[in-house]
Amino acid sequence: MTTATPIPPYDPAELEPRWRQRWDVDELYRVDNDDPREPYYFLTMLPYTSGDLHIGHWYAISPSDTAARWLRMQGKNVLFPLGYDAFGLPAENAAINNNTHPKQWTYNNVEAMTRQMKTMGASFDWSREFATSDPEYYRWTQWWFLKLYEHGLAYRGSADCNFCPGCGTVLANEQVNRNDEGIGVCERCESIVEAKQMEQWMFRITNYADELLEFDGLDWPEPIKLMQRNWIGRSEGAEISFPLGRTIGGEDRITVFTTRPDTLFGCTFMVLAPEHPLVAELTSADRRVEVEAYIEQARRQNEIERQSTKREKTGVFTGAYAKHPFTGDDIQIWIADYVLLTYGTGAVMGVPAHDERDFAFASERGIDIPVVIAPPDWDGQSLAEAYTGPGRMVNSAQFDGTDWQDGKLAVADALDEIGLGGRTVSYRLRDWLISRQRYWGAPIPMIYCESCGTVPVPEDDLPVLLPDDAEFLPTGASPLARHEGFVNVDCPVCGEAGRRETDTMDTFMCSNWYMYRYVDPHNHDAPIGAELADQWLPVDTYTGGAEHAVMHLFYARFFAKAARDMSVLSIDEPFAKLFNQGTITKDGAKMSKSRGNVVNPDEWVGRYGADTVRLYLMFLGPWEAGGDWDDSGISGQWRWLNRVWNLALEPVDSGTEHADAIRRATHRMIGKVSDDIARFRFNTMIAAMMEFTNELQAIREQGTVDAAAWREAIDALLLCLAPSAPHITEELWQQTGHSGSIHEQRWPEFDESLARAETVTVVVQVNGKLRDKLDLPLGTSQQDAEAAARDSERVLAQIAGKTLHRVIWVPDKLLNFVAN
RNA sequence: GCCGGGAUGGCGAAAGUGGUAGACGCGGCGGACUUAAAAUCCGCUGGCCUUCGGGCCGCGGGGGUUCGAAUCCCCCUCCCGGUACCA
Repeated sequence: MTTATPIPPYDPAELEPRWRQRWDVDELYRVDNDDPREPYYFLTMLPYTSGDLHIGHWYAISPSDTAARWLRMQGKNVLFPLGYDAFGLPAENAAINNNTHPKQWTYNNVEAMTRQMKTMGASFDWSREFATSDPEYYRWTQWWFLKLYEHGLAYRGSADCNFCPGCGTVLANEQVNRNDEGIGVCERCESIVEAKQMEQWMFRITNYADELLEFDGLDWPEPIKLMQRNWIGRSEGAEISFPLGRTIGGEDRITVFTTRPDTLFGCTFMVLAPEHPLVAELTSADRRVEVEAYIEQARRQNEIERQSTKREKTGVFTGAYAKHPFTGDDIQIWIADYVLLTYGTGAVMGVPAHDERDFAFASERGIDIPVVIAPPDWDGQSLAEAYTGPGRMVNSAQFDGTDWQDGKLAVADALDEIGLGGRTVSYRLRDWLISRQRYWGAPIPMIYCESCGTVPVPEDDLPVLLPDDAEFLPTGASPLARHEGFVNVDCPVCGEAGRRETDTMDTFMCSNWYMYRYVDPHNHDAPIGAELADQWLPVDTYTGGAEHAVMHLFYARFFAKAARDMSVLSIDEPFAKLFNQGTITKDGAKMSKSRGNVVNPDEWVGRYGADTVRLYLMFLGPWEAGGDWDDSGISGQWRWLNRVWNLALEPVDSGTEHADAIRRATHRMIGKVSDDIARFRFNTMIAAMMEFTNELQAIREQGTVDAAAWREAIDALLLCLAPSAPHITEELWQQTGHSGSIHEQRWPEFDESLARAETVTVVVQVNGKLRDKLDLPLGTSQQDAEAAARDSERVLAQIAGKTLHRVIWVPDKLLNFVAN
């Protein structure tokens, strides 16, 4: 070793803040819209202002920043912004617990998080930062609401809502999870959700159900696409009407939805949801007591036991009958709580032979179970269980012999002809309920007037400001409703006294459009200017957790399409490429304050510096897999950065040796790192650079090295490492005699011809088992390789006494003797 | 139940198209430096057996295809995520 003069130690505590300040002063990451380079929009999901920045934020952001920096070195004009999702319940809950105002709590957190976030050295353009609770921002959230209202995409309607008693507000369907017993619980506080009929604001996301099923041209993970498709739950089938023979409640028929119209002739009963509007009038006098008791019991256990799929199929007969649309046979009308009012038509036809639930229901009640789709080798006997597979129609009059698939269409079309049904499509997706009976959100900009009805707040009056002095403790009613100063307002149309809408919007409305605002964050005339929108949108790459598959990511897609149809944007989709990173855990469990297993990044940054922490998070494993934070591993990255430091700064014995070996290692490293970073394989990218430093160190041990090749090697290493470890590489770039920021340099060019080795290791197998390895010149012929292999004692010993049947030859790789 | 994803050393993990399993790192062991420790550097590190040449076994389990399987096919177990009477 030739450390004649000692080099200064690697001191991240000194160098990291110094460089961050310098970049700040130089506005290194300020994005210029007029930059002629190709624009690239790289976005990571905006964090919620929870206050405590934990290592999970770093896990999400470090690789994103690395990719964004790499794209810049590729010559792109990269927009990489950050802001805060700031409205929402935790702010209120924390405020209640700490006796501070949600606004104060939120903005304190914004400040603290920004301070912490900045220690990462991420290349965010902070001049575009905002919080969704900024009046200047939610003014436009309200503007979007007005647009949606104007275009008939926002409406107020009575709906069976999911009410969370814990949060004191209604929730969207997507915000209700199932617990282990299958009971609906609040996504946030896990309280059991109650059903409540309420007048609420909704968005017509169902208008876009079919378009949302399309993912053409999107580079999205398959599992997310699948989850969205399942959530939409499109199923093709038929509507079938069963005439009642009289008019009840204005209806002369009951309509069911089915995916199996081919089984219509096997229908022996029908079942309505207990809440079905016709039930009361249908019920015969002698059945009334029983039916009402059943409805009452179903309502009581609502949502709770009713969700369990395993329990017995209960139900009661209404005493009423409908007529089979083809045969005219009497069909008993039952009610049962396994039929849901919210899906299809709230009524189903009972075909016990070909539906498992109907079979269970019918066999317990002695209802006929006629077979109408013949199972394979069917002998005409009755069935022991429901048969739901393919087959030909039987006992189905003119349809006998028809294949079930053809039968589905044929029956639907025949019903269409007689006016009793036809083909139709049903969806599981419901409209998105956005009203929230909470304080800390964007007020819905509507006014109710005695004479004018529901009136939108005029655009010029936006924002409808959230009053600071509201009593925000949750009661189930909107806190704003008790604020007289807020509620009372003159009707903008007639000037008479009106009342404001007092619900606020679901915070997912705020995150529906934040990616557009970054593009034009200071626009006072519009949420986003058309020109800048065309320049930057859609987002090229979006990274974030998979937990928003059917919430944020789904809503945002709907919103983009709505914005397009309202002629505000001209994109079909908000995110061209989506990448889901995994979750970082501690001791195998999700980090949470209540578990007390939150890893604070500040502690580790203080100990090793930001670059080490960034590298360690990326080195843990594949980004999409997530990982467990283990304190002991981080020292590896620290040691390695110290080795890089020394390698770059320690003088070498200059000469002319090993030039080829150094260049080969250099270009192999450049090739591997370039490849990995493009595929977001940050763990193997770092491993490749580590391998490279190991090689350089080994070469240096062997004596003098070619000065030019060595210099190229160190430059390449620093450039390749710059996106991942921005501080140390900037320092070393300067100390090794360069001028200008390393982060404004071009990514090193990979030269494949320099990376190629002149010899390769050829593996020699006998019957597929490794027996020897040969070092042979690249491009050695099979003949020469075989000759070399036959010189090997170990190979000969294995072939001895055997007959050679075949020789498998994979050039420059493998030679396999097949013998026995 | 259904739909996705996964299981590789003591640990985190590598292995684009079937072709040297365990790269890289942590931890461990041994050595150098030091009065000593830390730090750093060097060597070894999947298991079992070994006459020290090597041999056998090893990618959740069991079958199969193939000259050759972590990788392809079939069956099974377990773990994680989604969904759940959707007609």
